[in-house]
Amino acid sequence: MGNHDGTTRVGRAQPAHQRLSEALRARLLDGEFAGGDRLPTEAELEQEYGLSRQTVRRAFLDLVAEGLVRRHPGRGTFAVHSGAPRYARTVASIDELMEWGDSELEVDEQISLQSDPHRANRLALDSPVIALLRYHRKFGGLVFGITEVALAPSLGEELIEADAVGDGLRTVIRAVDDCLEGAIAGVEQMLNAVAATPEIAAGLGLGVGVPVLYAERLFFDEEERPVELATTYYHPDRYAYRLELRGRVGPRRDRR
Amino acid sequence: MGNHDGTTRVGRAQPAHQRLSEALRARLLDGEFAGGDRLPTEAELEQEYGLSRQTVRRAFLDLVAEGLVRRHPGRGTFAVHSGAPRYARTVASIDELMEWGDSELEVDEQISLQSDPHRANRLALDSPVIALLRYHRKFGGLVFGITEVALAPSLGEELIEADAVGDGLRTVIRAVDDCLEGAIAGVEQMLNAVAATPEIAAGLGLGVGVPVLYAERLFFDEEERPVELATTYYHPDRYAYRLELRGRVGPRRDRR
DNA sequence: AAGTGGTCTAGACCACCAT
DNA sequence: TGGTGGTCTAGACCACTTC
Repeated sequence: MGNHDGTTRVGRAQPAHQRLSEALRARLLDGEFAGGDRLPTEAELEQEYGLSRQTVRRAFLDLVAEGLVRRHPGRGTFAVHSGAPRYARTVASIDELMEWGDSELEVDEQISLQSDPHRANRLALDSPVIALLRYHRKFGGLVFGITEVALAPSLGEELIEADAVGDGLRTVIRAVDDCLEGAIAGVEQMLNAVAATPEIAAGLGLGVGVPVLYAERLFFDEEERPVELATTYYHPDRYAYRLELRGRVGPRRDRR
Repeated sequence: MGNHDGTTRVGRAQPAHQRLSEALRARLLDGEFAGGDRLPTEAELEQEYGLSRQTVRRAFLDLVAEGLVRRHPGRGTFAVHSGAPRYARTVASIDELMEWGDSELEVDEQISLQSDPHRANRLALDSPVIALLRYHRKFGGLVFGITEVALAPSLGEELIEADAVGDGLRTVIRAVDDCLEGAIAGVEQMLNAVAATPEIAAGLGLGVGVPVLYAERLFFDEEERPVELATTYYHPDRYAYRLELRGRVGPRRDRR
């Protein structure tokens, strides 16, 4: 008989399973179930939130995928006690990539149009012109990364008009995501070690030729079109790329 | 009335939704739906596989999470045309980390017990003794990475007894996973750039002091206990760490 | 209007675990 | 034995896209 809440809800903001998983996520992050405690059972949540069992289960699916809880048949659902006092930087999802909590961003060179055939090609543009932005990122007053962001010229102009790019910004991709209304659907990242060029060395306060962590990120929209290309050089003593993977996402291989 | 297939199935190998998602995954990787083609609809798959709609949807959930397909209300389900001819190395899941397709592993130093307080501490061991293994990895005859793996001594002995560690091995963590019966449930990875020590330089065929990509991986079991600590140095010209993220796993941030 | 995926409910059977 | 999560079905309503 479908939706049981009676009302036809003009603008149902979110699905119920999503509201529930967010509610539980909030309770988890508040520490209500720290230390690996047991969460309410499905039956209890059905009662508490007035939902069907499948909807409750759907909410748990998300939390399991995020690695926030673990479920054991016959025993219950348990909070994953987040190993350390929550790692300095964990980049396990696109949303986290877009946040970059407590660092400061300072623009070195505002968006301008440049001819850059290589980057234009990476962005699948017809012309060799791209919009380029340069900035560095500080933590505790020390520069730990310098970044160049390449965008399609049209998108660059939109960002300028929206006055979206300034020192208050957290991440460019976040501004792009807002501008495109949440269209960012994927990233390809590449990390490697390179020797600091004189320019990079100066920017990071390092010696020329010193090892530097290099990251290249290509963001895609929902239609698999490249949207933004960001290249960053990180100070190896002030930053390390961290990634946490939980659960087995992917082809569940055969157990022999 | 529950399972509709009549038979009580002594050892149901896998859930139906999992069998279906694997079948579809196989068809996708075979290229049956290359180029962003449309996949069969839910109704068609219900017919074809004799399943209920929810079960078909459950199978699609996994494929969406893996980024293999994308679904559009009112339009259908479409294969994600994997950007390039499938990247050399994409490490987006624990299972992929355990595979490491087409490279050769050659053991430099078989498992032996060592006193190493620091690594023992990382593995949450009581004594400072660990089991240590060293190997390098080749691709096309060229060494691109050298690795040290630290394990609890008991686990190291199990691996030796099982004769699991040899040049035919693909990954150590895979052997450990088999040994523990699929208990590996998480990884924390850290990547950085370091200068090659004489030892590393010799192993990789590089000059001393040259930038090298360094990766540290700590694997956890289902109870959040550290199981294996692997440290690898990669030849920067022969390997780059690649990571592909699809979809938005994680707290769906508020749209303003 | 017909078809698509998105959501939700109600009810069932099962394997597992604690008691 | 009763409770837990895991699986599956049947049927419903909805918003969206395409024709």
